[in-house]
Amino acid sequence: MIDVRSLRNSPSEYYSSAEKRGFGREEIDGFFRLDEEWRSLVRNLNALRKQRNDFSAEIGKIVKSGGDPEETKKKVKSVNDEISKLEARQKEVEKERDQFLSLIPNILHESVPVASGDENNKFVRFSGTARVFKEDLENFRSLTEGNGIFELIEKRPESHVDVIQRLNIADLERAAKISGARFYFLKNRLVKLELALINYAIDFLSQRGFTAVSPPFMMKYEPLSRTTDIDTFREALYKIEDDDLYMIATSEHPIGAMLMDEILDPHELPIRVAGISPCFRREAGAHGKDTKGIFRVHNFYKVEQFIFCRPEESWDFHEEITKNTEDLIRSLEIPYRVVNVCSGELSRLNSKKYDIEAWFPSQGTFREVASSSNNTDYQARSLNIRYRTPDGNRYVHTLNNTGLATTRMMVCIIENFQTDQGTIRIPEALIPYTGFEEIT
RNA sequence: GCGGGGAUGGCCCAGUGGUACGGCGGCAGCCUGCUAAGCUGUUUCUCUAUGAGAGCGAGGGUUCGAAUCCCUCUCCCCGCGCCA
Repeated sequence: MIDVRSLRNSPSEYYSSAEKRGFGREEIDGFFRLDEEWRSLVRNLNALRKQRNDFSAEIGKIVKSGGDPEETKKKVKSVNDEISKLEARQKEVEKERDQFLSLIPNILHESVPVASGDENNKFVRFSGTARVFKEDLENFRSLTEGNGIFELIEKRPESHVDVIQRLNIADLERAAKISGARFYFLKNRLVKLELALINYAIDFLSQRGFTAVSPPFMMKYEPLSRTTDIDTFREALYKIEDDDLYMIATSEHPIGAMLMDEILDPHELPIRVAGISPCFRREAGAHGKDTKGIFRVHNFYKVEQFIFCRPEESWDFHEEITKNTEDLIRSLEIPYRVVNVCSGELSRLNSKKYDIEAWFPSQGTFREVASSSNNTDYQARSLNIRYRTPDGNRYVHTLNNTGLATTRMMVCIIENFQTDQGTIRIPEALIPYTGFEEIT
């Protein structure tokens, strides 16, 4: 949620931010239309309530001195009738106004490229050595703006869909039989690889000052709606039928909401949390995309970075959490690029977002494996998470970035580390966690 | 699931129908060489605001007037039941 006062003081800043994202003017226009009426209702109500309070006090005195308060009571009654009418109207107007308010997006950071469509995300940097099939070279060069380091390969690596079947490390058909598309049974060494990745990522982030937290896997509507936006509800979330509960789509949500309505001691900040949880996603907006394999699935595990910090530090922390994931991916020997996501592809919450995209040699392209967002005070305001300062309580800034999402990283490993024998090599850093060096 | 107890400002706590007491902490000021102590004020949200209003877990109700009485709900604690 944005700051109402700031919106009233400088509407043009918000109009401009919305426009760059491809939003219309209707949310902000709607807000102002209703806010004006709301403020006028508040003024009138306050005056009427004062009348009632004064009359009531008078009645108290009359009763004490043994007089007859009936006349004054009648006056209060008529004031009260007026008050309830205005109150009903105020409630209505306020609800409608706040609906508009909740749709107004965060202010963009100045460095966000103004465009729409993922193809217009701005290339930031590349790291690693990509194995590139010759037919993909042109695409690779263009996606890395000539900065990509690569090794040409003669044949396109096998897709992970084929590999998992050949090596008998996942069963998608039977998962489809019992749960539908985009579900999977993992088997044998792929199960251990998943656990190894989780443990590796937790250790990696713990060493960088993050506290590991395993949150509830379901959340109530109210805290969840204060953590994310309506689009996420529509597209990502599973609802539990008989309870007011939603399956979490990411531990960002319970971790963020964990501190809602709290006032933090400034000495506690920054708070770095590594959330570890399964993530449940409907993938409602993804029909037809990545329909095979385990690249895009309805549940997976994710180790997530989340930071609560002082506002003046958040842009530094945004770079820090981005670097953390880059270092982690690099330690797994995976080539990747970082892009600055353009204005039209950001969520309402994001002031700025980097995507980290790994190279998938069989697909011949980069695909998103992590998403690093600075939500500034937008999320903290609706969650009401503040910290004490000498000048009063201020909202913290919140940031989040994927540390590691298991299914995507497994696909990444399967597609990047195929050997000539058709086995999968385990990256060096992971071997202490898997206990084996390849999947055969 | 059943029974009992509870939720009051940043924190602690008083308050059985008359408009929220007090303490701690924070901040500002005063004061005595310094410090400590002490004294005074302040402390949440809303309203174009020298003034007002709201706010006692949430939402309803009774009343001229509700932290206080009634109803529904949420969460916490204790006991019982059930349970991996």
